[in-house]
Amino acid sequence: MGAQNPYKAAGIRTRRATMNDVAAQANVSLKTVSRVVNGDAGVVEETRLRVLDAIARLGFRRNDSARQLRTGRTAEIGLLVEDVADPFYSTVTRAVEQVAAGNDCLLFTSSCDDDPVRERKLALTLCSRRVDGLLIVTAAPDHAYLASELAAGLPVVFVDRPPVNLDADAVLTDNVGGARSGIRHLIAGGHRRIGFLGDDPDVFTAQQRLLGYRQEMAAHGLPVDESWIAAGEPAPGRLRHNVERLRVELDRLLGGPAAVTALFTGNNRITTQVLREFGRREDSDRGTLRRPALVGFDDFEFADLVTPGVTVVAQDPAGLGRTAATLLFQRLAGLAGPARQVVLPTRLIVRGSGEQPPPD
Amino acid sequence: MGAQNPYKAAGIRTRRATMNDVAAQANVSLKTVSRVVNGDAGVVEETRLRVLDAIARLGFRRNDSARQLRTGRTAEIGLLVEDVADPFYSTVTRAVEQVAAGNDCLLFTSSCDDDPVRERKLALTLCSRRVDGLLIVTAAPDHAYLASELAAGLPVVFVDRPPVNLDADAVLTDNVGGARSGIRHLIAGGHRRIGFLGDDPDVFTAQQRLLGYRQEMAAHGLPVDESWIAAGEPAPGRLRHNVERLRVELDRLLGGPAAVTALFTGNNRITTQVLREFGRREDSDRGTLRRPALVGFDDFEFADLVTPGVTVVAQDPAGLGRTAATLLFQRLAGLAGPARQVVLPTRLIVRGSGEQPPPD
DNA sequence: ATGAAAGCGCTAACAC
DNA sequence: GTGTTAGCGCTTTCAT
Repeated sequence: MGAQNPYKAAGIRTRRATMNDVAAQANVSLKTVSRVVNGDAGVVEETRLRVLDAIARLGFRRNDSARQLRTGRTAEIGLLVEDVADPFYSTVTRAVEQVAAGNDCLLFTSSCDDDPVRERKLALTLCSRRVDGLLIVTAAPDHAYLASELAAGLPVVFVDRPPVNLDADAVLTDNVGGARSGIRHLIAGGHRRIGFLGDDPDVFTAQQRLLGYRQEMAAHGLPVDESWIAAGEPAPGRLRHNVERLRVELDRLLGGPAAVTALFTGNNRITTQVLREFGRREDSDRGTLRRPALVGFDDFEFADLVTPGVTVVAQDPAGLGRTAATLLFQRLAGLAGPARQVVLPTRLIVRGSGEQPPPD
Repeated sequence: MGAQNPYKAAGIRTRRATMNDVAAQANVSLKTVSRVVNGDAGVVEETRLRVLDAIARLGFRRNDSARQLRTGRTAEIGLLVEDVADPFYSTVTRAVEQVAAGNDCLLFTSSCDDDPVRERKLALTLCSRRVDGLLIVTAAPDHAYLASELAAGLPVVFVDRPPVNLDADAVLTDNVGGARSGIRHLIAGGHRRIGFLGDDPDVFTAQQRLLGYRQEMAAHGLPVDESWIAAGEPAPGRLRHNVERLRVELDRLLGGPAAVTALFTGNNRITTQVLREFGRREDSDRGTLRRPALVGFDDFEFADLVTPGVTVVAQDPAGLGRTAATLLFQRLAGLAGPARQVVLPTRLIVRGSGEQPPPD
């Protein structure tokens, strides 16, 4: 508890003790220090204690940059997502973290905001850092730039969205099947006019979910009016980011004589924004508004807390992260062979909003 | 698009090109390659192009481990939180990420699950990695083990909870003031019997919020019956993690002749769990249950989507992360002087649940 | 404008 | 059980 300022001025970064310093202090060789630090066998207890004492006295801490340079392995992996603050991605991140920790690996995380340029820059920076592996929820339209890294032996696993122009592992959700199960549920409930509120098809998952919608409608011989589909536009026009735009589309789908009786929302952010809109309308309409049936893709923490509960096609973000990270470490452990594609199933969770029957 | 397997078998990690290889290929010296790679001035365009060409041909990528060893800086910082999957921490993380990115720094993130042993191990591992700085949401009861790192010049900033036995920067929320504002609001609404559902005082923030509750009650001359306080027990008994226990406490506070008319919940997980319990009871009681007034500490995404909306004392998790990270980079930029403590204000957000009047 | 030499702190390989 | 030597791939310093 000295009265010293704890924070040094610029550049006054004290030189840290090295193994050499410890060796001198303990009167042993550098190599013996290395053995003690790494817990290698073959050091007699007395020597070990002397070294440990010197380490404590000098405040020595092994410099992993040097170790990494020598061994070629960093015991670090990187994870790129769209936005860690999004519950979907934070859950993926947490699962990846856990697998990484189980393999004594540290994790770099970065949010790319669906910006391909940023994604590429970050991925390559991580390559320069010589991470042992890379996990990517990609927004880029092309991944050929990673080919040389893959060829150099870097395992890369794509999460939630597959790679383009690159032969690499991917762990995905069954987006088509999931969307179909949601639409099937609405059709079984008597709905024929079902609206789709999703993101632009630039986003792989959005495109797949829209495909599932079309497939299931077709499978039941139901025509689809293109006006029932609101898929937003790229980047700033994405419905999940653009509340104004979503409001306009919702008005369009629910208003007029061609109004839909049910809504399928393509991701958790659109679902919650739609709920917010419903709430707002009911406040002003004083209960005259009849909510359409609603099924959302992706579960969310409060889906059971609102009234009615929100029926969803649940994904398994933790499973996505866990599976992808596990595959990555299998690759690191030597698993050879062609790129794998793992597809995780979805699960329909019935809570009330999707069971609202059509009017009349 | 060769038919080659993209994933090599164990150990067949191709040797990567070094600056030396590039130098040979381009017929220049190692140093010139270094200049080109780092964008240093003083390389004639023609040479530069030759080097760039060699880099592309060899698939060279600078090895940052070597660079870090030489320069002593990693351009990496570490962040330790309780759980990235928790919206509060994922928001903190996102803010830190943004500041880090703005300073061309990568970010290590790790969840410690409020386990002091894990926290210490991770912090020291990050020190071995020679991160340029450390941000910690701590669960440890003592931080003296970081003293030597701080002394060696490593900037450490504590987030949300202050350090113990260590003189280091901290960025905190005004927990006492925030709790007081919430209690004051309930008192102004006519409540006298106000319950407190929080976590055990091992958690700094929980302890401070309980203190705020007591202070505000006292300031109004209101007696506090200790049976109104449910503060759980350490670790596995924490109300935010133990639904059973929370249910029992809630029954106790709301039942009997001494029932409270209002509830103050100490964090977002307790608040949402209480809402879930309310929902469950209303389902079985068929509307005979009268909800107590409710004010929660910490805002959450769906606080406005449930009915009634949840009145909260909002913290600013993004501000916490941003402020802490910014301070860290100021330290890195040479800001000297004594440890600072920054306290961020809270904001009461009125939404309905807290304005329910007491019965009769 | 370019290059040569030294060395960051560690581990690998091989003595003794 | 312990030590010696070499070198990982860069940047720094100083020549030319």
